[in-house]
This record gives sequence, structure tokens and C-alpha cells, in this order.
Amino acid sequence: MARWNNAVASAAELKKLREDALYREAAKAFRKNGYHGTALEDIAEGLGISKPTLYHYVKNKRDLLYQVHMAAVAQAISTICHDTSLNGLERLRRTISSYVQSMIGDGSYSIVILEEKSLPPIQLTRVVHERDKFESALVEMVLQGQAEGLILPGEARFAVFNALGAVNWVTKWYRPGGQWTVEEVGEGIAGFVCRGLAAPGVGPIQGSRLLTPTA
Amino acid sequence: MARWNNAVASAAELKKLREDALYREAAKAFRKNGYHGTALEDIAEGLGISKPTLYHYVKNKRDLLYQVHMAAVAQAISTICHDTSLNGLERLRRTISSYVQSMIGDGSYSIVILEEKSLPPIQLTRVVHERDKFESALVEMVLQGQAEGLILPGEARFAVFNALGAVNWVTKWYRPGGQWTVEEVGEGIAGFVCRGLAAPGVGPIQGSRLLTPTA
Amino acid sequence: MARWNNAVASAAELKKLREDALYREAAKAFRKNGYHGTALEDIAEGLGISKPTLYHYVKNKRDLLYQVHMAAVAQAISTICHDTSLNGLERLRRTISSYVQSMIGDGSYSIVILEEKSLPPIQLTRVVHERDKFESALVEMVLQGQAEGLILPGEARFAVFNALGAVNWVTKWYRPGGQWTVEEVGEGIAGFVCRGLAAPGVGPIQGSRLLTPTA
Amino acid sequence: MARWNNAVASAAELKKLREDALYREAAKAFRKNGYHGTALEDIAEGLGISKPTLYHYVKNKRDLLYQVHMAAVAQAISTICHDTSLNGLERLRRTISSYVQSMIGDGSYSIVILEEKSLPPIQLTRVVHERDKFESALVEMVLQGQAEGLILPGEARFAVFNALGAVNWVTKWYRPGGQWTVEEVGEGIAGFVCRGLAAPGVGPIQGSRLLTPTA
DNA sequence: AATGAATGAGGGTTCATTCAT
DNA sequence: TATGAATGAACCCTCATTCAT
Repeated sequence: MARWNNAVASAAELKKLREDALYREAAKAFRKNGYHGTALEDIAEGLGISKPTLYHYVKNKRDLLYQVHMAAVAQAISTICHDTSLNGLERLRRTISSYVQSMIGDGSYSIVILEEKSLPPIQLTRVVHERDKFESALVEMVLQGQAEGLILPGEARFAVFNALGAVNWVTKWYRPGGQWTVEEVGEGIAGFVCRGLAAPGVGPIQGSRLLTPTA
Repeated sequence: MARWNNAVASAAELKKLREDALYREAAKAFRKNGYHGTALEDIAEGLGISKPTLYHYVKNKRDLLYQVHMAAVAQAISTICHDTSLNGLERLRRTISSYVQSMIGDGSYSIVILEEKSLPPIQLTRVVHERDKFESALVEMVLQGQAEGLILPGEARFAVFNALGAVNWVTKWYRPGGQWTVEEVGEGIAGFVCRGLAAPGVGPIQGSRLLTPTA
Repeated sequence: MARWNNAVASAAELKKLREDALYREAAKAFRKNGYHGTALEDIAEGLGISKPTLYHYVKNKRDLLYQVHMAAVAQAISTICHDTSLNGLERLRRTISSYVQSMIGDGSYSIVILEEKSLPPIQLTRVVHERDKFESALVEMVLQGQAEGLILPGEARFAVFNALGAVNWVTKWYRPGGQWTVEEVGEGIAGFVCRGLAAPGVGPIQGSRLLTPTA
Repeated sequence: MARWNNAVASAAELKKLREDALYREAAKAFRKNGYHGTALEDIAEGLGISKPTLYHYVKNKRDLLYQVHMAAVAQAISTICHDTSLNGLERLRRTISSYVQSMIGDGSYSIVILEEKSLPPIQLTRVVHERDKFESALVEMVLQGQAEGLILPGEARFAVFNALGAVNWVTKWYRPGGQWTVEEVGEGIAGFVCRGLAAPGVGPIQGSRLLTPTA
């Protein structure tokens, strides 16, 4: 019987690896059934362990959600493109492509949903605060792009909301192992978003075979 | 004390009106806390009635979710633009704008999330089947737009997924009573989506002040 | 099957009566097995109802303990002898006799034990505060008795501790329906305590057949 | 870090000393939180060892309680005054003083409470049987005192119950390191009890400054 | 139609106990 | 001897659902 999804290695790293496997399994379950719809038993079963064993790694269910959220945000933040030699639109495009790929890739922690009553205020605040860091980075790229005349004028936050919608939705429909590769999807969505925001006259924006910009 | 959100009228329509109020209240709760995170008590409280009274109007909680889903899909389908004199891109734009406005308007039934274990297979199949009608209509518009050379070639379903992401996400961030009107948001998202899909050379696409296409 | 120990009467008082029956049953269980050793199921079973039904009457187990404690202290306070025409020693005697009889009588709520971790600090403070009212009344009687030369000089609190020991211990050994009546026990303990505290030369103190002062 | 409360000595006695330290620590915990309210982890922590290590010294939690009870009773029995040259009242007084001092002294094993469901019948019987030895000794002293005309006539068992109440209660209120010494408390309680039982005309009975018989 | 009362089912959490190391 | 890891059993508590009124 496969335990811990075989994420078991040498002594010291063991616990860390197990935690990661736990977070990923939990993220998957939360994504599928929501926080309240997920029983700890489901997660334990997915890992081939018993329910009480989970309590060696997390304090309680809420804390597990919190940890998963934090891991997800950290993953999101790690996809931000910091290459200052690029214009805002291109930085946005690369970030989105990279972010999407991390979301649907193997090691994804991403949870999109945040049921309102699922976290106590303090932890909720922290999650929102971290999430804001990621969103602010996107807003900043949009503002740069607008200043450069590459992105349509208007509310930068509105632009980011649109972008995040197209992006986050991917977890709802993407099925790994299908005809569309992770990379194609990431590049495709990034292209879609950037075309949606680009000012008129900006040249063709890179996409993927799923939505061909140079037909 | 306001009961049934004052949706009470003359004899025969009474039940229908109450059902509608119930579905809207349920939709709001499900949207906020998910299916499993919503207690029937929450819904009853929101309507100013008691928990057992709900059972005069719905068979059980699952059935309530089913009814809300069906109402939501019907609402979505009702926003489809059937004007065959228009090209695919414009029909898509009008449909999206209209759909978004219905989602964030007062009488919204929309639930975006479908927790996988929340409906029994038979009802799930029906909901998915109805939802497919709406999505197929969108796919058909994209195909028409591609045939007309107005929409980029590629996977029409991929295009629709992107569109739906930007669209459905609106329930996560829109706050009624803020600076952005329902109409501005609807037109803005529709413009964003259509620019994201439009083939090069297609003229400026209508948006709103939130993202100005003709800056 | 006997439900609610037949403590069921007319409409409005119903809930109050049920609460009382619940508190008495809970007190009995806590006395026997301690707080942590008592399962809510035990209490429910003793009342002929099911476990979740308890939650119509108390918020949770801790709150139940708190309510029982408060009822017990109120009962204790109600036995205090306020007859100011009496000397301190006699007031003490009457109070103790009355208190003991209330503890082992039918409607007793008394819990003697307070496991330290069983109540959250706020509720613990309140219980202790109320209990102090009762103990202070006893201390005051002792001080009066000492001033009157009827009680030995020394630490009044020490005297009260001794008295309370003899008194509270009664719940550990008294078996209703045995050879010793409630009244005999109450008077007997009261006499024992008062003789233990009385100054030399104080005349014979009333007791009971269980320990005859006038042999 | 202090382990085993430094009760560690040479090879052979090691196990015995550790067991004693364990019993005392367990007694303390049981006294504070009751049997069911005490987690083995609490005891282990108090000894600076880990939970499974306890199982090298006791078979299981119930057995630990049993051992502690037996140690406590043995301690109680060891305080019995066997000096046959003394009258019953004085023997009782010395025994009680000595017993109280052993209860609140450093090496105390005393558990006063016996939650009914905490021991299986066989072990319970043995504990009760041992306890009876101690109580019988007290009863015998009372009978002797009554025969000698020094103790009030009446039920000897009732007299002993009163005595044990005042005595056992001491664990509930005594705080080491306070203003009252162990000896003062022991002598004070013994005096209180014996005055409570003494026949009229018996001369002054020794106490302590806490309750002065010769004021 | 409406609801207070009741409960079976289910989920989160703790903990005594075992085992491999 | 000592312990981190694991788990079955038991308990508190919630909630959808039913029923009598």
C-alpha cells in the first residue's frame, strides 16, 4: 500500500516532505469538495494513513487550511516576474503563464476558494494580506503597462480581477493527461489576458496553439 | 420583523414568490460558505422563518441546491443573445455583458461552485446537462466568430473556458453599492473577453470606463 | 420509559423544570465520576433522552458544569442562617446542619470537586467568587463567635476549612435509604463541627443520636 | 533539564526510586485534575520523560492509579499510632496529626478522590479493602475511647467519617510555603477532630496556634 | 402553514496504547 | 532504556431531518 504518496526520503527531511505531501493532498480535496465538504478522513485516506495521524502534522483542520493557503500564496508569489528590463505587459504575460502552470502542475497547492466562515479572523487576515502581495504585484505591472501606453487606461484593479478570473478558473476545468499540455494552457491564458488588456496598436501577443494569435 | 424578505403577494403566486426568495437566499448562502458550509438554519434565518418551515418548500437540502442550480442555469440561458443578424463576436459580447449583469444584480440565483460530492449523480447529470446548453451556445458563437474571421483560430472550448473564468469570478470580488455600477462591470468584462479573443485587425471593441478601449 | 425523571409539568414551566432535572442528574454524575469521567451520554441516559437533546438546554459540557456549580452555590447560600438574635456559634451550627441536609437531600445540585482544568478561567472565577460568598459568611460567624468568647481564638479561615471538610465529605459516604436519616446526619455533623470549634466552658452542643453530646 | 525529578541513584534502587517519583507525580496530577482529566502526557512531562517511557514502569494507566492508591493507603496505614499505653482519644489524635502531615508533606502519594469508573472491580475491591484497614483502625480507636468514657457515645463509623472529612479536605486547600506549617496544620486538625468527638469533661485537647485550645 | 423538540448520522479531536527503531 | 510515529476507541458537538402540536 502506497503511503504518504511515496514522498518519503531520508531522515531529517522526512517530516518536511510529509507535510508537503499532506498540503498537496489537502489542497486537492479542498479544491474538489470545499473546506466543509472535505472530511479529514478523505485526506488521510488519500495519503494512506489514518485520521488521527494527521494530528502529528497539523494542529487541527482549520490550521491545515491555513497552511495550505499560505503554501499556495507562497507558490503564487514565486511566479512573479521581476525582470525589470521588460515592459509591464510582458512581465504580466510571463507571470500569468508561469502562475497558471504552477497551479495545474504536479506540485500544486492552489486553493482558489475561500469559504467565508472557514478561517478565524486572524488567520484570514494573514492569508488576505499575503494574497494582496501577489495581487499588488499584478496591479503594479498593469500600472507600468498603462504608463508605457501598452495597456488600456482604466481601473488597474479591475484589469487584475479580470485576469485572475481567467487564471484561477483553470483549476475548475483543466484535466491533466488530456490533449492540452500545461505549457499550452499557461501560454494560452496569458495571451488571452494580455490581449484583453492591451492598448490598440500593440503588436501581436504570444499565445499558444489553443488560441492562435497569428492565424 | 421582515419575513420572506417581503416577497409576499396574493394567493396563488404566493408559493412561487416564496420559492424564488428562498432560492435567492440559498444561492447567496451557498456562494458565501459553500454547500457544506451552509446550515439550513442560516438560510431560514435570512428569511426570518424557522428551519422546519423550509421543508414545506423543498424536499431536502440537496434538492434545494439542485433547484438553485437549475434556476441559475435558466437565468444564464435567458441571457443568450439570439439576434442572428449579428456576428459571433458581438453576440458573445452582448451575452457576456448581460450574463454578468444578471449574476451581480439583485435577483441573482448564481452559484458558481459545484462541490463534487454535493449532488447525487442523477441530479448532477441534469445540472451539467443544462449548463452545457449555455456553454454550447457560447461555443457556437465562438465558432461563428472564427468562421467570420473575427475571432482567433484555436480551440473554441478553450476560448469559452477563458471567458467563463473572467465572468464567473465576478461573484468573488464584486461588492454592490461600490463605485462600479453593474452595467459598467458587465460591459467592462465583456469588452475584456472579446478583445482577448478577437482576431488582429478587428476594430475597437466596446468596453466601459473601467477599461477604456479608446483611450 | 421514564423521561426527564418525570419532572414534566405544565407548559411554561416545562423548560425550567427540565433544566433543573438536568442539573441534578449532571451533578450526580459529576459527583460520581468527576467531570472528565462523565460522558454526556451518561447524563442523557439517566434522563431517558438522547445525547444531542441535551444541547437544547445547555451550550456545551463546560457550560453544563458551570450551571451546576452555580446552582450548587446558590443552594449553599440559601442555607445561611441570618438570625441576628443568635450568637455566632449557634448560627454556624444551624447553617451547617441546614447545608448538609440540602446536600444529601433529594433536590441536591452539590458538586464538591472542582477539577482544575474543567472550567475556563472566566467561569472559574465566577464560581470561586460565589463560593467565597458562602465561605465568607461562615468566616463571619466564626469571627462573631470568637468575639463572643464562644469559639476558640485562632485563624477563622482555618476553622472554616475544617468545618467544610467534615461537611463536604458527606457526599462521599452518605447513602440515602440507610439507617441514618438526613436530619440526623445534618445535626450530627453540625454538632461535631461546633464542638471542635467551641471554647472551653461552653455548655453542651446539640448533636444527634449518631454522636450523642449528653451521654 | 531535570529528569525523574532527580530521584536517580545507584543501580539496583534505581527502578524503585523512579517508580516512587512516578507515583508521586501521578498522585499530584490525579489530585489536581482527577483520573480522567489527567493525560499520561501530563505526568510524563512532569517527570521530564516521554509518554511511551512510562510503559516501562507501569502496565497501563489504570494500573498506575491502582499503584498510587496502594502507595497512598500504605502511607496512611504507616501513620497509625500503635502505642497501647495511650488511651483511644490520644491515639486518634496522634494518628490524625501524623496522617495529615504525611498527606501534605513532600513525599505524599495521597489521592483522596476515587472516581467510580476509574478502576476495574477487582482492583477497586483491593483498594477499598486496604482503605478499610486504615478506617477500621480509626474505628477501633473510637470504640476504645468510648469504652474509656473519653469519646461521646454514638456510631463509631459516623465519628470516623467526620474525622476523615476534616482530614482529607486538607489536600483541597493547603498550599505549601504559606504561613501555616505542615506541623501546625496537622496538630490543628487533630485537635479540632478530637474536641469534636470528646466527651464532656475531658480536659483541654492539644491543638496548634491555628486554633488555640488554651486561649 | 409553522415550529419547538428530538435524534441518527457524521465529523473533528483527544488519548491510551503499541511498535519499530 | 527511550521515543517518534501511528492508530482504535471514545467523546463532544453539529446538523439535516422528522414529528407532534
